[in-house]
Amino acid sequence: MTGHHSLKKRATINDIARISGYSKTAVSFAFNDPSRISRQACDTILGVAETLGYYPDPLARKFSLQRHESIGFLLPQELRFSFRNPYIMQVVEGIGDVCQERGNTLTLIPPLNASVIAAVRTAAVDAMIIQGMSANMEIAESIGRRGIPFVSIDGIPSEEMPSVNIDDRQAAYDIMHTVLESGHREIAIIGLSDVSYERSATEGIQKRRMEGYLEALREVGLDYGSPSITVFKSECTVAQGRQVVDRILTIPRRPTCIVTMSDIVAIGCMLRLPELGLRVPRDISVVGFDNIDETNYTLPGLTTVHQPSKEKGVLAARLLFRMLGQTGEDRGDIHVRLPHHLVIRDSLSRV
Amino acid sequence: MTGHHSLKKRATINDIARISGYSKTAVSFAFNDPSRISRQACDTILGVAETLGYYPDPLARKFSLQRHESIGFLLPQELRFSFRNPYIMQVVEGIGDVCQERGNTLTLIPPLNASVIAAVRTAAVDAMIIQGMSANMEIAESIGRRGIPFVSIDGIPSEEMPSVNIDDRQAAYDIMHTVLESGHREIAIIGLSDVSYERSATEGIQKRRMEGYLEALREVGLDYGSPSITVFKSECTVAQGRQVVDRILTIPRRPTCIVTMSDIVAIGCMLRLPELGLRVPRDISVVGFDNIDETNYTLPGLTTVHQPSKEKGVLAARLLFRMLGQTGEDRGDIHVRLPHHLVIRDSLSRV
DNA sequence: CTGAAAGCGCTTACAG
DNA sequence: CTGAAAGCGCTTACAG
Repeated sequence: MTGHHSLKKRATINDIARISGYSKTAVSFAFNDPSRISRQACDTILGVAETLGYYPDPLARKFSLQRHESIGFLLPQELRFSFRNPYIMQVVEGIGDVCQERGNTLTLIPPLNASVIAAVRTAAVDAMIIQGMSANMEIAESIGRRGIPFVSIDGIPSEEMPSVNIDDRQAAYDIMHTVLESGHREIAIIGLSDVSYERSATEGIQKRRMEGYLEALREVGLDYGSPSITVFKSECTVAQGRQVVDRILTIPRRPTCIVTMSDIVAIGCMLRLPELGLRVPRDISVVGFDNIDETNYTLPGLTTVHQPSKEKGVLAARLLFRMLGQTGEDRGDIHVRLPHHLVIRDSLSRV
Repeated sequence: MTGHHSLKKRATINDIARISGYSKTAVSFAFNDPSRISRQACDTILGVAETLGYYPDPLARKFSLQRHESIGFLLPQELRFSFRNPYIMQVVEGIGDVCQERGNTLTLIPPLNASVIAAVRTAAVDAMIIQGMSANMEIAESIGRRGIPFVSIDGIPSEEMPSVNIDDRQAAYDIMHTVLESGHREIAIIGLSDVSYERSATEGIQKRRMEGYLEALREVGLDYGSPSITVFKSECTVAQGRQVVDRILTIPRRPTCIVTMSDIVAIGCMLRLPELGLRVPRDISVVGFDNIDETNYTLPGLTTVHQPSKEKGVLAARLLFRMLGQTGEDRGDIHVRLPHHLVIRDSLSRV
């Protein structure tokens, strides 16, 4: 037992075959499809393997199978941010569970220094799940060029791109409707900015949510042009959520409610506001999106939209494995839409 | 461009060789060691490769090299907890950076359903870094049996186990000394409990930190036997940090200071205390350990011990690559000790 | 039920 | 500088 190389070689399939007296074929079957050999052969082989501590070399197996037995998850943000976003982590957990039950591995692919394309081309995976903003055309194309299947979560559903989403437009409508119903008319909306990719601002969930907000706003005669409605952007981090508060407070008419597209950003706001002497919800209300666990830990609890994050991962992964198993064009339904609901806590007050 | 299989085959080294008119050997050299072929050969080959979109199949390459080009990081907690621990994530970031600069991949290995051993035996990695509690003998042995090198972070330095640590005993002494110097004599200490493995409680950083605390306590005539000193355990999660507060408040003598071994737990405490009507630091002080970014976001800021988390990852990875490059017994220094320092904010008050 | 043999796509001594 | 060839350890049609 030492941290350094011990140079004893591992046993190979040849060793097991020789010692057990059976062929390599039989040894392979013993591990992968025991029904194809006799009970006795299997027992003997597995016994020998056991004593020699043998198990098939995964690298050789993958090479032979021409399969990585791994699926990739293209993260929307750098690792350190993605890791700190519980919503994303829930999605990861869901994907991970399915991968594990399928004997696959989950490879996280961060958008490394602007060369997502390179990552996509070379990642050791058989298929990919793309999260959010990253689901743009350029990425989709380069995965397509590689010839592996993929599914998008929070992307732009389209003919060619299988997807898992909630009804973002409706969800945004629901929360904005509740905010307005509580009497708020001076509102700051904080959208998600995205440093990695470009088109996302005018497509995808951002756009759909903005539409949902607008629909609710119009019902009370407001609009993005109204002087009481201002729109900001923030990266999806607590730190940026804090900073955006400072920007919000520079505008002439102080909003009575901050509507965010992410709990993480909302939490940033709730941490910053009291430092500036504003109490939530007495002086200002805040609402979030996602319903991550942490929304229970804020004081007051955060009113938000619940979405089934882990479930999104699970369904995306299942969809992907279904595609991986398919031979040709018999694709089933390639779009999944999950339900959402509002979670009312105390960060939103009547006004 | 479609989410489904396109069945066009990738070009192989044979295609490039045939089309360029050079041998497979030459093609391989063009990618891996251009100095071994002529300028002209290299240009031609790379040109052909470019037009065919060829790059060496990583799976075949790894198989041929008998190397995964990946190093494993054995996490101390389940994925969802590890991901939410910024200290761990900093370590991951450090390891990741070094891996990337070495053209390697980082594989995170969670302690899946108690079968760490199985994970360790089969993980597709060339070497491993073990974090914290997981660095026990059983694990070390099974990695050793596999014959790959490893390094422990926050483990138990020993002859056989290369390690990266801070001086945990001294760090614990330092913070406890400061607490006592501020006049506190009624103290709750919260150690790290660990569901995954057994021996950790009496070994490793836990033990060393307890020793450091004790040394400081003794200087003012206190001891773990003293009625004013109580010791609790908490898993390293915000949720558990919150819960431990409730347990602390059941004891007859209410502590004036809570000394934790992790900022995450300290933050849990700071979130729970005001809910029970106790203000920090007026009614009760809290100190942490690690100095994660989030300690700046608590109100008041958290007094804690800074440790160079990312640096730990960087150095552990470098050490590992050095071992990987070594032939035999010429190991250099296999133990690294990094500096720590106190960070004084406002969560600790005079009493 | 069993086994000989081809094949997966690279790398790399070795000989020229 | 160049190339023919062995080898990495599996899987799996195929023939018996």
